[in-house]
Amino acid sequence: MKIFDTLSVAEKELDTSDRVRIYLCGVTVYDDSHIGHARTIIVFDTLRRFLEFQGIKVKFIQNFTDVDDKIINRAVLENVSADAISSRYIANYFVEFDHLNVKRAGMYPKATEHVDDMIGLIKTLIEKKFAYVSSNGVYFSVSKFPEYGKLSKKKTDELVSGARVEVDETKKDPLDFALWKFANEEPKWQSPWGSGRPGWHIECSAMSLKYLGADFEIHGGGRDLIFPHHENEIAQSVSYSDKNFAKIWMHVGMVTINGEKMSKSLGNTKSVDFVLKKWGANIIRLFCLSGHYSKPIDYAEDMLKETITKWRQVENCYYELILSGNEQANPEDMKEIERIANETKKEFFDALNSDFNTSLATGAFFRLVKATNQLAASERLVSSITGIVLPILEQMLDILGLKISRVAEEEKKKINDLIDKRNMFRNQKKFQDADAIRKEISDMGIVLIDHKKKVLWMKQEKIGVEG
RNA sequence: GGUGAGGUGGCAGAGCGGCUAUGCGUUCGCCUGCAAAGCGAAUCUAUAGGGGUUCGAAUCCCUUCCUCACCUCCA
Repeated sequence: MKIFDTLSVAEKELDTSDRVRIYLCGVTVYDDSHIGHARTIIVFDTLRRFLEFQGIKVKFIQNFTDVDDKIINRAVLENVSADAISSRYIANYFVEFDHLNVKRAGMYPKATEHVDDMIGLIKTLIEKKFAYVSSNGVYFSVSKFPEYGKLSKKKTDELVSGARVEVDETKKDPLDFALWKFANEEPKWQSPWGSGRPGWHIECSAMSLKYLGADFEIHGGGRDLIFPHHENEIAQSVSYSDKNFAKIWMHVGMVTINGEKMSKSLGNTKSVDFVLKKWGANIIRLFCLSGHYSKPIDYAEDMLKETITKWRQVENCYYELILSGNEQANPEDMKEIERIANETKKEFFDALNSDFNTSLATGAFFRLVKATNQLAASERLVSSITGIVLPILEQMLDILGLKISRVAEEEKKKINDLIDKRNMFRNQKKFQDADAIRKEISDMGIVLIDHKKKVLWMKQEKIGVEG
């Protein structure tokens, strides 16, 4: 498959011959995760599912940044330890992202548990004269790394004149960034240069090199991490190992809110907890995959509502399939649906193989749904057609990480009994009684589908915004 | 100011030299005891403006205008 690489500004073939090693920059655990985090993580989760579906081995690592000034500030504010803050938000993370149906990464390394690795890295960087000790900490000397700026396409002289760089007289060059910051308050660690805390960028270098080695396949994150985070990671890692760091840099576009950047200061962030309660996992996932991953996506209520409509069609399709009868299929229908199923499946995979175009892929998915619903609408959906469509539909659902609401066996029995009862009333033209039963069924989250010859039902996911 | 990505029908969103996806929306139908869900038909022939290149451009080149992001922490 091809993936657009930010560094070479071109699509590159992903090497899947052995295994695919992916390092995704995770969250800093100082506050609730929001829809922006969710998008990036859902994109990578879906990528991982897609690769694994094809039998490709994926080693997927996603870190937690659990040492950071923002965590410490929050801890001070709440008068608890930094560890209490990070533990809380890590716990929340797993609850929320499990709900989003995000598969657990192979590993979630924490910065605090890899300080020794970082110190080792810094040591080598000092030995190789890429880093130096100042009175405030250890700094990476950007001028020693001529390729600095190659990822973010920035020129070092322009960066200096930009004058937005950190002011610190103890640095040799304003562009130099901290590998280690001296500190006397907790949390702090001992180092050969004095007690303190690691810089942000060094943690990802240390953990990715430790678990994935140099020259791994994909390094990912949000677009906003390109500079300075990923630029600095490259500088450190390449200087340290003399090897290429990552083969492909894959960056996910930002989520905006009604066209505006989402930010704490604007007060327009949407937490994962909030959007889960409002829309549910399926809608959020479909929304996050609705456009190309590299482009920005706008969180607008109308768009999300549209997604509900589409999801209802998928639910309908699924239940029509599994509840289809054993009548004889029309051979022409069989031929036609087989054609469409194979065609949409091919489109689905081709789209994902082409720079992970989920927009096109979901389009193919919905076309298969539509074709199935067409057959169902004209009473021509029978079990032999299910045999063709359902396996493909389930593959797509699985790759997209979507989950149809199911019902327990005893509930099915109850539903069927109620349907029989309603049919009896309907035959007797006791429509009020029939409608009362329909209401009872609907209260169970079940919607009846009245076909000419039979009555089917579907379980509808309860979506918060619909009350 | 620098860098990058873009500007496509009412909206979302593909296509990236010829065959003008797809979805949502809207309207009217079908189905139904009535609904719901679903389906059908109609609607919409779009490619920021101006120049080029070409037999032919949304797609390539130049130019103008506009939008967004990053350039400080950020997924």
